[in-house]
Amino acid sequence: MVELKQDKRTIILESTLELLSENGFHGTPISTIAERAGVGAGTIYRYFQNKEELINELFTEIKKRVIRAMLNDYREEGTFKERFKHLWKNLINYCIANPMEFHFVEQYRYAPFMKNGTREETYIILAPIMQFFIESKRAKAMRDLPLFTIIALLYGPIVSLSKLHIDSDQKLTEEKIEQAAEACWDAVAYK
Amino acid sequence: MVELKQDKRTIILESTLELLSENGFHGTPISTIAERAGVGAGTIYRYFQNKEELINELFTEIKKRVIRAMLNDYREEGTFKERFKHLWKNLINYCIANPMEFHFVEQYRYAPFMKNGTREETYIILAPIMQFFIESKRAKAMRDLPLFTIIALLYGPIVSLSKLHIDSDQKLTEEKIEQAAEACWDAVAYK
DNA sequence: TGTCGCGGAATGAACGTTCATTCCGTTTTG
DNA sequence: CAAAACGGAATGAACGTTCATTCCGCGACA
Repeated sequence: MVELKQDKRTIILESTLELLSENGFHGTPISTIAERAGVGAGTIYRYFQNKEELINELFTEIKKRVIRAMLNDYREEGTFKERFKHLWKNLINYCIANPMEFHFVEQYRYAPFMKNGTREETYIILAPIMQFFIESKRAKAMRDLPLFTIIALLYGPIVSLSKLHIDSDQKLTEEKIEQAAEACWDAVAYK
Repeated sequence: MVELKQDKRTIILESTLELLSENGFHGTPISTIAERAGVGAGTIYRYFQNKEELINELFTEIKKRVIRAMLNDYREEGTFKERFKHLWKNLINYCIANPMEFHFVEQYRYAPFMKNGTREETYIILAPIMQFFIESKRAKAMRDLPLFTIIALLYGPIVSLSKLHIDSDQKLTEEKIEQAAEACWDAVAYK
């Protein structure tokens, strides 16, 4: 059945995520992935052309999850600041709650073998968020900064904070997240 | 001579940097590094225990350069905001001017085989900058945020902006850098 | 209902390649 | 002329990928 086929594919992807975020690309042979997934090595090649494609698939899969998480419960109502904080907190909370996914994405985002098309796909899913920035600027809730600058000012700290949270013993609390969200908003808010 | 020995070591490190930032870890065999450096493969093992150590060495080497660049022309005078902008611009300008180094550091910062000691070393070199943050908070020029939050708010955007500058055709100008520096300061400045 | 035959999913041993590392003959240095 | 430095062929382990074979579920048939 199609169901079973999907299941096996999913198991392979999840095993790959676990192993890659623990050991990295050259620390995780196909044989190990197969073992962890409980399938034969050859089976993996029924679902993915090769190791590289397997990782690319995993990458886009996870990016979709992340963006879905960010848009969770998002409504186009309330002040721009409120809407911003909702999106921003959704994202950082997802990163913290799913360290393997976060770690994996950060590790492979700019790996040289990453397919370019993979990156462009992201822009499409991100459209609603871009839209939000554009409206905020138009409404003079945000400063008139280039879109890329805005993204960097808001997304950059999320990455840094998540890394620190995951890798050090400095843990983020609700309060610290609130503080940081406020600070990020101050960076882009209209003065 | 010690000079020559150092020279060969340096050439190997530079070749490694070039190749790694182009092709990544598993895209650059030792043999290729040797070729590019104009030495025999065996010679590399006279200077480095193994491939991993070679990369670790490169990593700490570059981190030192980066921090030296950030502190370039830094004086403990002027307003806190001025001093901040000086440090911040130094850093982002270095990242942009040395994309290979930036790319390499970002790629390996959280690679699983990175030695932990390597990371701690950084904190020591970073001491003067930490000191600056602490003083700024004490003088009520910066808000009373946790140090790690401050770092994330200021360093995160640098990483994101540099990546966008290097990888997309959205190039940073003096003006955009100035805008972004202002914005970052607003994120942490006392209100 | 029980048996057979079929198609494709799954398997994992075997293959060929790649690559880090070693070894040893040669060259350079002091 | 020792001793250290060097080069690059040789080595062997690791790994991605293939493919001949097995397994499994289901429809056909009696």
